[in-house]
Amino acid sequence: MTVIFSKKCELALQAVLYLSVFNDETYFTATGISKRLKIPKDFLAKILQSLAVHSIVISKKGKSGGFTLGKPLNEIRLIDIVIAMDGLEIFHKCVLGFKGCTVEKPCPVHEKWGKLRDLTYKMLSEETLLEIRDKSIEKIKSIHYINDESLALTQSIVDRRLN
Amino acid sequence: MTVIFSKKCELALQAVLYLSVFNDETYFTATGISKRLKIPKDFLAKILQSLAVHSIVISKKGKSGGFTLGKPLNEIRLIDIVIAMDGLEIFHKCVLGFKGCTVEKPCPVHEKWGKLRDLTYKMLSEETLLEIRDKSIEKIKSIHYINDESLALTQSIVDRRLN
DNA sequence: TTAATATCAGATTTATATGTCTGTTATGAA
DNA sequence: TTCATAACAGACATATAAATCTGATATTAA
Repeated sequence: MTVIFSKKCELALQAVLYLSVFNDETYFTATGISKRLKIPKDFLAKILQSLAVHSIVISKKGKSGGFTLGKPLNEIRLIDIVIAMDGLEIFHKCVLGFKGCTVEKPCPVHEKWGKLRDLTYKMLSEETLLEIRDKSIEKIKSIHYINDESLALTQSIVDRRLN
Repeated sequence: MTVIFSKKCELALQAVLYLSVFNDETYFTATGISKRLKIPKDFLAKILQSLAVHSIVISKKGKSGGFTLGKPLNEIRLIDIVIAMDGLEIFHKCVLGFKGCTVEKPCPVHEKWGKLRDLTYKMLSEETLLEIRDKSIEKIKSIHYINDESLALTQSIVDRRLN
């Protein structure tokens, strides 16, 4: 079980954070990203496609193709990825699952969860990829590549940029 | 999709809140509870069985059997139900899904989510069913029975207690 | 121009969560 | 004692999410 986001959303967030580390027009392949993040390649490919539809990333077909961020770092927030993948449901639904949970007919934790939910939204929306970039770099650096001859060159380029 | 808890957990919380409203040794049937809460009977039956295993409710077989709370109201907290149904995973796992998310290798929202996660835990554990009982009563009252001849008597008894 | 490469589109499979069904067992009321 | 009732146990079915596969299309380096 995931914490609050779907697996799809979690991996989308990871992939976008990965791209934010480089912040240039280089196109990174689904395969390369999946190896670095150690996540299923085909699943990630679908997710990146979906992110492309939402203009969060830009895709390029063919040789030397791949994915790159669709906007400047300061124009992408984590909440944008969450909304694209999971929608806004989790910010509207009752945490206890009651159907008609409103201010008039509140559940026993309506108010308390309301505050926590708003703080969660704030956490995801008050900063852009630019402000959290240093933290993203450190995190991505801490994830070691799966060793792979064919990616050796790419890896060295990536590592050089990361260090 | 649910907010943070599984459907099983949501329905368990609702059922326990329902029982907390009456706070006596009356045994309520799975069928009766499901009609009041408008949730699938057989699924709820399974959930109540599971709650019985965890001593959160007590079950009684046969005629005039059913389920009642296993402890006094002031000894049951919402977190007890959550742990019984979903475990503690959501309070330990990285909200972005990163595998090794620790203080040493934190994800970009590690600290912020840590605070929100702790506040969520606090919300579920600092009060017992006794303290939230008034709110529970109001909420259960706001849910109308599915009309059913065979439950008319039971319903009137319940409503009398609720009013 | 050709070959290699990478996304794209959609179908398919697998895993997990959710929900249902059936026969059995225990209980209490008539 | 008999009968109706309700939980119980485990199998079964369905829905959704997660993951994989295949052929088509676009791109570019050689």
